[in-house]
Amino acid sequence: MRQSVEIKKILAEGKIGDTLSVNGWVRTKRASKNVAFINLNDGSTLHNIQVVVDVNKFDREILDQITTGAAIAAEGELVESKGAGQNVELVAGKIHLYGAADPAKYPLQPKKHSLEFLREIAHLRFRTNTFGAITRLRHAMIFAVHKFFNDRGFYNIHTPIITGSDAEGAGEMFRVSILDPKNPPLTEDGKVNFREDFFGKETNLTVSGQLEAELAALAMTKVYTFGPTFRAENSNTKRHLAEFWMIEPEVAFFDIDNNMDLAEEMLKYLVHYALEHCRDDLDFLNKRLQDEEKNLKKEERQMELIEKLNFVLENKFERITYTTAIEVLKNSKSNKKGKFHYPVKEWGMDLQSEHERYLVEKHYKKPVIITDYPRDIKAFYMKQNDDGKTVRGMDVLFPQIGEIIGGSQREEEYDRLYARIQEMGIDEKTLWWFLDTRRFGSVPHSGFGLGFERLMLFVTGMGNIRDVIPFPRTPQNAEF
RNA sequence: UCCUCAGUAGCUCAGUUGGUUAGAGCAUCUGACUGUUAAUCAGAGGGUCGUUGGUUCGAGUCCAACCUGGGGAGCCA
Repeated sequence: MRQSVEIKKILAEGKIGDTLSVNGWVRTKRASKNVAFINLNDGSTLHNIQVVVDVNKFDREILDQITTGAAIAAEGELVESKGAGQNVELVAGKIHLYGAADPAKYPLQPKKHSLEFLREIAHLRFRTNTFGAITRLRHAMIFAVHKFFNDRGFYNIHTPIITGSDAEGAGEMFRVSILDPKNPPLTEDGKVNFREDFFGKETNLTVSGQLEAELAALAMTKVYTFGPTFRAENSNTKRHLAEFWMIEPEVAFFDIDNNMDLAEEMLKYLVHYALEHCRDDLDFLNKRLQDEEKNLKKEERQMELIEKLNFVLENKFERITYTTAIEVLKNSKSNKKGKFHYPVKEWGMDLQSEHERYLVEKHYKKPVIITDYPRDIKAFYMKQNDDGKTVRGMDVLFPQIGEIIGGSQREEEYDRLYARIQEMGIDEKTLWWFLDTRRFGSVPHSGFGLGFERLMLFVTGMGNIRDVIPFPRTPQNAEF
C-alpha cells in the first residue's frame, strides 16, 4: 500500500514544497475546461484537502470516474492555495483510483440530507461531515472515560455479557439459548428444560454490570465497567436503544455524597475534554444546530451547543431530595394550573419525565441531582435510610435528555438486604454470591450507571439516540 | 405497547372544493466555461403517487386495513 499522510496532519503541519501522497474519499469535484478541484476526506478531520488537477495531464477516463464517493490516492506538491477557503492545496502529479462510486447509484450527494434518510444508509453515513464529527467525538469520549478513571486509580472490570442472573430488575432481557426453538426439550411438567441448554440453566444478555462490579469493588476498592448492555423493552423513543453502552463505577468506602461528587466531577471532566480536544467538530455541530434552529420561533430555540456545554462546566449541579422535589412541583404554577398530564398530589408517586423536565429546565435551570427516593419505587439493592421510608438513590437529570445517570449507595447490611429481597419476592438463591459479600467484610459502598449514548446526545447536541451510535438496535430494527 | 403526524422522481418537497398529459430545487447525463469552494450557465432523461381493498363516471386527493418512518407517552440509562 502506498505511503500516505493523514489529511489532519497535512493541514496542521504540512510545509509548502513538500511532496506527499494522500488517500481518501472524494466529497466533491468541480471541473472546468483546464482545471479540476477535488475535495478529499479521510476521516482524520472534519476538513478536506483540496487536490488541484490539470485536466490536460490525466486520462479523461480516470478523471470521469473521480466522482463523489470514489476512493483515490493523490500524489503531488503541497502549495499555497490561490483560492480562498484553504491555506494549502495539493497539486496532483499522480492519481490512483482505488474504487469508483457510480454517481447514478451512490446515495450521498454534496448537499444536506435528512438524518432519517442517513439512518437508512448507516453503512455510508460515516462519510458525511455530521457523522464523521460524531464518530470522532464518540471515540474521544470513550478514551476520556478510561483516562478519567485510570488517572484516579480505578480498575476497569469486564463483567459478563451472558448472565444467569435475572434478578437485576433493570428490565426485560434477551434470552441466550442454543436449544432448537421449534422443538425444545421439555421437562415433565411441559416447560422448556434449560438443563439441556448450553450453560445448563436459563441465560440472558446482561442488563447491567452493577452486581458483578460490586463484587470487584469489595476487594479492589475503586472499579468501573464500560460495556454493552441489552434491554428487550419495547421502547420507541429518541433516547432508548435495545443495545447501548454503559459506564458503571462502583466504589467501596463511599457514601451517597461521595457518589454525587464523583458523578458531577466525571460529567464535567468529559464535557471539558470534548471542548478541549474536539473543537472543530463541536463548532461544526454547533453551526449545524444553529441552522436548524433558524426555522424555529424564538421562544422555542435552545441554548447553543457550546454555550450549553460551558454552562454545565460553570454551574454546580443542584442537589435536592425527592421530598423537596415533590414540594417544589406541588407548589409550581404548572401543577396548580393543571398543566401537568400527571398532577403532583402526594409524596410517594414516581416522577414523570414532564416533572423532571420542569425541575431542570424551568425551576433550577441547571443539572439537578435528586436523592432519597421512596423505597417502594426503587431497586432492592439501594441503601435504606433510617426513616424506614426512603433509600439513598440518586438520579442526575440533564436538560432535554432527562435521566443521564442513575445510581445509589448500596445496602451493605446483610439483614436489611435479605429482608428487602424477601419483600420484593426475588429468589434469593440466584443471588447467593451477592449476599455473600454482605456476610464477609461488608463496607459502605456506592456506584452509578451512566448511559454512554445519553452523554453523547448531550455532548453532540443531537436529538435522536440512533444518531450517536454507529449501528443502532431498536425494536424491529437490527440492520447492518 | 398506546396516542399523533407523515409516506409523490435518487434526495428535499409542492400538488386547490376529487377532473383529463403529476411539478420544482438539488442530484444524474450531455454541452459550455482559465482557480472552483454544495462552482456557474444551457439542454435532456427520470414517477406502479408506501401496499391492498373500497367509494365514484373519474382517486395522488375521500374511506378502511396493513407496512414504514418521525414526534409524544410509558419503561429506563
